[in-house]
Amino acid sequence: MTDCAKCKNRASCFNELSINDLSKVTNNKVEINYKKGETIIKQNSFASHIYFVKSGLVKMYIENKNKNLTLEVAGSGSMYGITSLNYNKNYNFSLAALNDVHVCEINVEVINNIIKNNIGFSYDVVNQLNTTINKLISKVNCLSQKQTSARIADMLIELSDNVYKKQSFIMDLSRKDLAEITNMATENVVRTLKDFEQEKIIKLVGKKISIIDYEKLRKYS
Amino acid sequence: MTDCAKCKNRASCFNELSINDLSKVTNNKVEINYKKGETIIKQNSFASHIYFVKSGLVKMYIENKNKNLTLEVAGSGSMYGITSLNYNKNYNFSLAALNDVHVCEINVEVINNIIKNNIGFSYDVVNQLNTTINKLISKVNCLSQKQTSARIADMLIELSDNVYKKQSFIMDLSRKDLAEITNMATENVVRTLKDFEQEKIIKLVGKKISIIDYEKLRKYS
DNA sequence: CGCGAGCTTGACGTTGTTCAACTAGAGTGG
DNA sequence: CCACTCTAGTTGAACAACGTCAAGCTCGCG
Repeated sequence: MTDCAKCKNRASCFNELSINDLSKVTNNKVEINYKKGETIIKQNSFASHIYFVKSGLVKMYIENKNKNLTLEVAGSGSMYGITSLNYNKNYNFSLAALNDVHVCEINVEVINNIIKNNIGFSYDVVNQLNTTINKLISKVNCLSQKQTSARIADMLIELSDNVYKKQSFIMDLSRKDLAEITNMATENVVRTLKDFEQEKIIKLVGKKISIIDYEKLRKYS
Repeated sequence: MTDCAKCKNRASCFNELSINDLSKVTNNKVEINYKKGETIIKQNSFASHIYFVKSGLVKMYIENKNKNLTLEVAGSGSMYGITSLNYNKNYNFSLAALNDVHVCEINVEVINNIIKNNIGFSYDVVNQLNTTINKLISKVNCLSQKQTSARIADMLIELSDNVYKKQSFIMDLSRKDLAEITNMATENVVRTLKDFEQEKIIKLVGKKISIIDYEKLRKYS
């Protein structure tokens, strides 16, 4: 188990903590490895821990009867569970591993106690929550206002800019995953990607997507 | 101008402030009345103030080329602008008055300073932001997963339970406003409301809506 | 080499938008 | 007090976007 005081890829809020607080965290956490496809947080389960992704890629999604909706795909440094702190006692989303993922799970009461007492930590959390809110606002606007091709374009830009941070990337996501991100039928994801390929905007080779014409993608978006 | 220390309908976070901090707020705020239809916050404008609704009803919405999307309708006690604090320097939404509205506008730097230094205030803000996030998650799920009749049902329940807090209420919202809340064409709002009326779920008399069969509404939702 | 899950393609159906026309009601000026 | 106008609300029909269904394909893996 890593000592939080020495952790190199901890979330920014932990930089605000004293050695004392950090050791409290160290003593109240577990580190767990999840394999691709495994569920990390199950929607509606009791909110007992806060989760920090140390490595790997996760998707945060809402489960519905017919269809899931993916709200976010994120990697190292992302944090989950704070939003369930005082809202109700249960997570209102699920979290799953898209590839092999390493996660720190910290007892919710310990974190709650720190937020209540450490102003630096608390201020950092406010800023993180604000970012989450603003992303959600973009998301709801994107899904409800844009048509399918624009949503695919948005997603490709997001994956390229913020998830894989490369123009060309091998996805850990299936076509169905892409459909759950863009709120489309899987078949239409395929069709739209094909269209983009024919317009020479992207190049598809199996799970690898290369963005060729970034500008055209922005236009669609 | 009201002294914040004596204000009866201030947001909960202000209960955490010292007399000293409260007088700082009092000295850095303005109180403004807006008439029905007036814009309070304009999307993309410089984020210079935090807004507290003391009375009246407001809608928070996103402006798009073709269509606006209303994210929230809220009354007394609601607070806007915190989310723009450190995200970027501009509001990414608009706020407008649905009837006559009384608002406190507090300088953003003053609030930022308080959040940075007052742990009680900061903790309260964290909880408020969590609530906002969870509402947004419901919203995005509702808009993207449910069909029109369910969205109308959801909206009616929301208006009845949380906005007007009555089974029967005279709306300050036009059919177009309802369309922007549910992300529908105005025509379809009219049709769906008519359908509900024929099924004896609601009663319509001009701007007055009465919910007759709450259970059926929940079923649709 | 064969199996199966995920991917792809085309045809078709449904939902909800758009358009155009009409109605009702509120405000205005002669 | 009545025509006039303007806006919000309403209705029906045509249309488009997207989802659904069914079938075939591909590739990795045993």
